[in-house]
Amino acid sequence: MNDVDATLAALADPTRRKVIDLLRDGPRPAGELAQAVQMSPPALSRHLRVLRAGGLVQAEAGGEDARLRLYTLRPEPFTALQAWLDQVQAFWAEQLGSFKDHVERGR
Amino acid sequence: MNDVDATLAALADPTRRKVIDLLRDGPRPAGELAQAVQMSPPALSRHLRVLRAGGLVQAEAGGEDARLRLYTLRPEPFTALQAWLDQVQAFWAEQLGSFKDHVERGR
DNA sequence: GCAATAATCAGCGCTATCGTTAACGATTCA
DNA sequence: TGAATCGTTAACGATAGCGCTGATTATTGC
Repeated sequence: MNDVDATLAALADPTRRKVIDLLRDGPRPAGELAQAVQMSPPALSRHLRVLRAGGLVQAEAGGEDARLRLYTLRPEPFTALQAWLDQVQAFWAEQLGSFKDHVERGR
Repeated sequence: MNDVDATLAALADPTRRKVIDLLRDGPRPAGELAQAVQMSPPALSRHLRVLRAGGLVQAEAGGEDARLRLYTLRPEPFTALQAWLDQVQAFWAEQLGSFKDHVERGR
């Protein structure tokens, strides 16, 4: 199981994907994320652990209040996934020469 | 659950991801795929059903032998996933102005 | 017609995952 | 010091997913 598998496994859950979308607006503490996805703090904590294990997010110690753990997005897994996607899409790039065939087959 | 969720759920399984990689070399019948991933035909048939439901592959009736079902990649889910990935990566694009902060935080 | 082949469907255990409540460190503030 | 808050870990029941064997449908070729 390579990196991309771990990334896709982490992104497979709708709750975790929603967390990713929430973090696009900036770092947030765990509790705020739990409230946003309507889930108990322990349940979300497990999801955050999966996201951390996959390297998709990281927790920073919030400077002002040491009880808060601010979660932030990490770029590496996403760029790796995009690289794999580019490889897959090369499949159709190769067929550009016989583009009509592909369109007909796609119907 | 929108399209991207179904796509990611389909790609979460390592076997299904391997099938995608195999199909990058061109269409193949179900039995050949089962042999390539060292799995019983019924087990792989279930995986192919998931991939079909997500629109990632489609089965064509092989012209010469109607018993064979040739599986082929479909582009739509992959482009949709890439669009979502681009949205996520816009998170770091916004931080280009304060690039030093991001690097320091990433350590 | 009849045996053989390709693929799927159906039913069965097994394991992993998910969400909840309860309990546990760590930190803040009166 | 002691109550309250934030986050995590632990343990439990419930659910869903995976792979197997056995049976079923469709097609091929004798």
